[in-house]
Amino acid sequence: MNVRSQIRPAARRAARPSEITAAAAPRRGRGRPPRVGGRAALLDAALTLFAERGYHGASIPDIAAAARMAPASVYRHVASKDELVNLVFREAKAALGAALTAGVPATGALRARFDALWAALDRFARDQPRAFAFLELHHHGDYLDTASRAVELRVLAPIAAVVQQGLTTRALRGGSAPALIIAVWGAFVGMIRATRAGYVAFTPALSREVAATAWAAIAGPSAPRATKDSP
Amino acid sequence: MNVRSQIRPAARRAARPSEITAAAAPRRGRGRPPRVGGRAALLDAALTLFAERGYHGASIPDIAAAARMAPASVYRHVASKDELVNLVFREAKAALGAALTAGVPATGALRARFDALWAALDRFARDQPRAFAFLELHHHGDYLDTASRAVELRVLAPIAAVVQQGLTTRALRGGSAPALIIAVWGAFVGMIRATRAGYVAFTPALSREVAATAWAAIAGPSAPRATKDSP
Amino acid sequence: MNVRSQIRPAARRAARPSEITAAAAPRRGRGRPPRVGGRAALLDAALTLFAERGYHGASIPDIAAAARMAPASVYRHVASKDELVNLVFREAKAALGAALTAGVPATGALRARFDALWAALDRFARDQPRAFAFLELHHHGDYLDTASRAVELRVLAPIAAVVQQGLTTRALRGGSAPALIIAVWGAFVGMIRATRAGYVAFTPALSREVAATAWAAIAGPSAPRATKDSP
Amino acid sequence: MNVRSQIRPAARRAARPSEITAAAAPRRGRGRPPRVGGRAALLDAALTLFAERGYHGASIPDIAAAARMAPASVYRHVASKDELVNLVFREAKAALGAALTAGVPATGALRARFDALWAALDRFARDQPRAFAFLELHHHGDYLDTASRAVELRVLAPIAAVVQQGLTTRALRGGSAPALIIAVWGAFVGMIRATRAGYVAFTPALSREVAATAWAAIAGPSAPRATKDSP
DNA sequence: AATGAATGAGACTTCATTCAT
DNA sequence: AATGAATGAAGTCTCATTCAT
Repeated sequence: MNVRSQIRPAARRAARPSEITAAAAPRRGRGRPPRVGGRAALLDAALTLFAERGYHGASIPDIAAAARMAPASVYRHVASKDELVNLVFREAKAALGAALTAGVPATGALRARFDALWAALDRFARDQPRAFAFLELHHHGDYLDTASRAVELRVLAPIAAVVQQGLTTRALRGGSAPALIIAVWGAFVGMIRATRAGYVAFTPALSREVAATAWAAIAGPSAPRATKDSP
Repeated sequence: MNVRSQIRPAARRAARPSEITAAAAPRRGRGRPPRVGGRAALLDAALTLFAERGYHGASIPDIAAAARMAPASVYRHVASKDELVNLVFREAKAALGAALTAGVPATGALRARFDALWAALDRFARDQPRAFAFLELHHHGDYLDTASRAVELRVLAPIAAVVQQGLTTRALRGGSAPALIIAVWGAFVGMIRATRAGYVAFTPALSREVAATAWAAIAGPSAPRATKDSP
Repeated sequence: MNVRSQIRPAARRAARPSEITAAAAPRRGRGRPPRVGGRAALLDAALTLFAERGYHGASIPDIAAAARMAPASVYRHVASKDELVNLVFREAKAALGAALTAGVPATGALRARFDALWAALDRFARDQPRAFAFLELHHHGDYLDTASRAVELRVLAPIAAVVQQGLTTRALRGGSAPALIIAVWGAFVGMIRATRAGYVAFTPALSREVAATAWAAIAGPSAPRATKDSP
Repeated sequence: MNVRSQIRPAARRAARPSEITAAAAPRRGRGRPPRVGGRAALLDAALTLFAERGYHGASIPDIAAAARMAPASVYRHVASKDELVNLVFREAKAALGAALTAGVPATGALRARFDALWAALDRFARDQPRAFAFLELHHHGDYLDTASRAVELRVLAPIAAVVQQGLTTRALRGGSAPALIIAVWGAFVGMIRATRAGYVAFTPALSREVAATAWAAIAGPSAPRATKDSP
């Protein structure tokens, strides 16, 4: 049985408005943004389907249908399917990067910066779940061009910065920076995947608890155990 | 999955263990397993290509070529591409499950069990990187049938058991079990992904360091900071 | 038939009458209908090949070639090969039904109606030999869907009506209606098959003679033996 | 959806013993003949499936399964699928020919010979319905070789002989022999097809009635209306 | 700007057939 | 005599893409 075709009817359902571009606009709770057409709809549909089924699993006809346009019209906006993924990839990466940059102060107390970092990640994963899922699923792939791959490392930069501060000020446990970064990023991604798989609900409480473990993972022995409910 | 496959001769054939499970017994470095023919070669090739390119990205002709057989010959071993992924999936899951079960003592000191757990994971990721990558990439997917999905949770069971012991004996920090499990599993997966992406080398040293962060993530304030080189 | 085809754009297209039905209006000898493109050409080619080789014997590439289009283009007009046969089947049935309905008066003298019926059949078999052959070859078949099968009986209706009139007015020999219908329809089909097999030529004279036997088969003893050339 | 594959499971059911060859043996009511293997089973299975689905619709694997042998084993008995149909065709034709020859006296009263002819046909259609259906469906076809086609006309010979006698003795109505043959053969085939389609039940009563129409179709005006119940 | 029509390439799958056992 | 294994050819169907409108 063809997996793709079986789920196609659902894919033909109404096009959801662009999550990525929508996020850039002023927040409106989290309701459906106003109907967008053309390019924005295309990118949004592509984001959704690529995130759900992967590059090879999402066909241009599917994406076009989700974007409420004819397959041929896709090529008014992009030159090829490859270009489309790369476009979506870069938009998603940029959105994540922006969210982190905007949400995390460049200076300040270590713990405060860590908390801000986690909050920014949390907010992004909540507001743009498809973008997050997409990035996670497509972090490699032959179809990603050089330009796209270049953006890759920039996401971890804010985390790396915080970790670096901690290591420099000896506020964190020893060990190499990569190990610490891995622990934080891994915990976050693990949480999102677990919620997406349905093992746990993505509640603020869960996020707070996982944040605590992540902090514990990197904080030094002497680091004050500052939690939200401790004075 | 195809209904027809239930009654097809090929589909009926008992599941002989492929090189995935076989690999657990007589260690042979880490190179490509010895050239095997027929079904084993097919499952091995499928494992490789599915892990590298995903379900939709790996075509039957590709897989057949990798298994050194004609595309039509694939259907002497499996009834459909769907059945093939599910077969590979189940074998990989079983191999991981076996590795964890065999490597982690059911009782004993908490820290010892944690270390054994990490070591088992580490060994599996080293010995069967393709199986690990495959499982990580295919943990969802419409093509996975009910039987395959059922195995899903059993992998986290050993981790959950260790965490549970720690919570019961109050040797771990408070918080819900899911958060702790996420921290450990997330750190491990994050490490593998980082190494696969080429950000860091998958050295024993790195693994030891990440293990330390993972332990720190879940260990309680009172938990003795027992490292391998501390008495 | 494929479930999906119900929602496919191609499947939705209204059934435009192909050259089968069109042929009934402006007679053009009996040669191949004028070269038409697109859907009409497809249905026509399908009619020809299905009639000649049967459903399984006529491949989509064959049909596409006969319709002067690429195999892939077939699927712009129909959702599947199944849908194609059913379309052709329904068109052919409709054409035959129309020919009979149009050619046979609903009332009037029994013999006149019988003659009109035979003439209508004769004309149809001459003008649309492929449609007749197709219907005869495909009167059963798993690929025919419910809608197609429903039309089945309507073809015999005009014959049944004439027979019924004769039985009611006691103008025909006794016996059950089915037996009489079988005799008439069987004689006609037998004639067409014999001519198609090359045993005899399909001349007007033959048709007249077979019509006479058919009439004799059902006419009562008292029925005036009215032939065309008897006063 | 593949038509063939959908009905395949049924085809794999137990092989029914050869109808054709069985008929040659002494009648045993009409129960299942003793289990036959090898070549007989093959020919019988082929007869069944070819009759049900046509040449292109019946695959060698299907036929082999119905004959309870491996597909490769088919080639122990026949050189190719083509040879298989031709073999089955010739057997069926021979069986029909034998039934007619044996059942119809070479001389005697016209009406008696006609009745015997009809009775022989009736018996054959009842005892070997698959053979009859096969012959009817495969009277043409590229796969039939010259030898097979040659047998074709011999079936109509007995009918032709009876008709000829009638024409010579002026016991039948005028008209060309072909027209009369067509009327008789057409009525019989029409009856069988109608019963196979489920429009009427193939009862002895129906057969008697259709025989009466067939006789009426060819009998001359002066021909005594000799029915079974008339003195 | 948008799209209906068209299609070469290629996907999954089955088939008829061969061959070594 | 029988068959498991293997496969080139072919079949149905989808896709990414072009082009005229």
